[in-house]
Amino acid sequence: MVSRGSNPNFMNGVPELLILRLLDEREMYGYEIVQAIRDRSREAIAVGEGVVYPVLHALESDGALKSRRKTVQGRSRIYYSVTRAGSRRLADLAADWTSLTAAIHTLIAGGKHAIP
Amino acid sequence: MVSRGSNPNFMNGVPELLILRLLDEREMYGYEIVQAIRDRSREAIAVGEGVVYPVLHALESDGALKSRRKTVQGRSRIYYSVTRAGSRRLADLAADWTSLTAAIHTLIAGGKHAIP
DNA sequence: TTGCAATACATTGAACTTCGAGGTATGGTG
DNA sequence: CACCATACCTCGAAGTTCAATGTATTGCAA
Repeated sequence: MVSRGSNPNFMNGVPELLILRLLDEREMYGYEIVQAIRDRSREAIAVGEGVVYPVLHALESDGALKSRRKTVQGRSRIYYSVTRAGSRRLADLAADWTSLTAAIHTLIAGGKHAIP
Repeated sequence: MVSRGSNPNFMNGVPELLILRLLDEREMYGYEIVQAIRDRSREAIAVGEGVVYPVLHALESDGALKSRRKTVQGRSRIYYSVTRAGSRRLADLAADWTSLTAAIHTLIAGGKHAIP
């Protein structure tokens, strides 16, 4: 529900951000996304399938993603790609993420009266 | 429960990190922490009292914080400070936070095959 | 050819945080 | 004397994420 609180329910929705970012680059299917996140983050991040699939479904029903079935080497895959609405969503999430982490970094790193 | 999963339940525990960081600088009381976070982050982050107090209690019962009552200008305050165990916890959380955000940044910013 | 690992989809219940609203009580100010 | 700021606290609801599990197919190895 995109959460409309003071904070965007804090750091939640990171998987959503990562997924949108990957799909913004090229179309991918669920299982591929799970591994792409693990691989590209050198194992630092690992979102399970139990996280990825529900997010994909939610994003699609929100109109941020569109999907198409495709059979490759006898394997049926569902490829997802970002819609225009999804691009906006990605931009928003990325901006939120950037400012939030900046604020947190200031708080963590900044001695005495941070924020000059 | 500190969550012992693959990821540290992802981005959860940011309030805990911020609180430990503030208390590592000097002893503070709950109400003060709430405002310190708001002020130092230029309103970007706002953890309510409903978040701060339970975290303080949990950290204390985990032995990461110790408290002492103090009455200042007729007002009863509970000042918290970091124990040795709390310092270790802070160091761990900060390290986790740093590597996680670094990984996410790489994923977000990195084009094609991130991680050279 | 039988069995097991990897691929590929999906759902479920539990656990945890966080949020927001509320509740109590005291001190200073208009 | 009322009201706001201070200062503590708890509760229920909401939302994510996790781990486990389930199905089915492909390819490889024993």
